[in-house]
Amino acid sequence: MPELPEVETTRRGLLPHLLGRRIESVVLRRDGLRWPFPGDLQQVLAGARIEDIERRAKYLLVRLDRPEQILLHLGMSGVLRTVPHDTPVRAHDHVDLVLDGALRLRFHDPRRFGCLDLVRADQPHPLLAELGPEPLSETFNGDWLFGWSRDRQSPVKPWIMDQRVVVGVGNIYAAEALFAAGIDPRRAAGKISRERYRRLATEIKRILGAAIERGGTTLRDFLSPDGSPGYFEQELLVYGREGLRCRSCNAELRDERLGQRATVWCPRCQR
DNA sequence: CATCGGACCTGTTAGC
DNA sequence: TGCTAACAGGTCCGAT
Repeated sequence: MPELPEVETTRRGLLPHLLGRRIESVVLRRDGLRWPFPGDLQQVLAGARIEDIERRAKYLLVRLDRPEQILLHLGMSGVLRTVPHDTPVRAHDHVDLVLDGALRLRFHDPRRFGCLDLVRADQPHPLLAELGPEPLSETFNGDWLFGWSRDRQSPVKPWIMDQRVVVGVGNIYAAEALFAAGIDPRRAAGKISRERYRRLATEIKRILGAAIERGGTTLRDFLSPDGSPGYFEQELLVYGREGLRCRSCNAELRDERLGQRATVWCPRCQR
């Protein structure tokens, strides 16, 4: 479910409920998700006050009034919601941060590709070390893509999904941005002109920005923390539309697996 | 070093 | 209707 807009939607939804709250205790219903939880998680978090929630790539960073920060990733199926304390526990509700006041933060993740770890501000976390620029920042632009792509043989779609190139562009938005920019997803990254990369960077920013404004893409069960769905799905032009016709030129869309991911594009609009 | 395939998991859906 | 196989928003890791 979560690409960058979904993670940002989650961050914004949680912020007003968590800011200034104190974590009274932590309920762990298993040993870990993708990786084991840190052994001292409960001791470190008990009594901590939440000072901010930041996002880096698809990671959420919960800042506390102590050296450690909470690092969260939603993986493919993670959902973070605030719920009243007496809310019944459902399957795959793996972690609760029990807050003062009426709510607790509940981490639900059926596929368990998510993670929850502790980060010290003074010790850069390995998961964050190699991340590329934020797509909505000034550092990320067509010149950056052009510069990094020279000599890259990889098809452009998997290449822009590499988090070292730019963070936060997953399978859905990669397909949509390439359609919007008129670029064939199979084209070698190193053979795309500076002009076309400028267009691609612009479209990535526009599409991610629009998706955030609408509260993310609703696929299957994505819900923002207040339980409301996102509204971007109806605006997808190629993702999930295999077998249908292009909304722009009416040509039949093509689909193929590229780098093990479903890929849909318009053979007429994308070259 | 760049690139690819496999791995981690469960739930849903398509196909027989 | 029931069973099975394929596939799903991500990304790390080891082999090539």
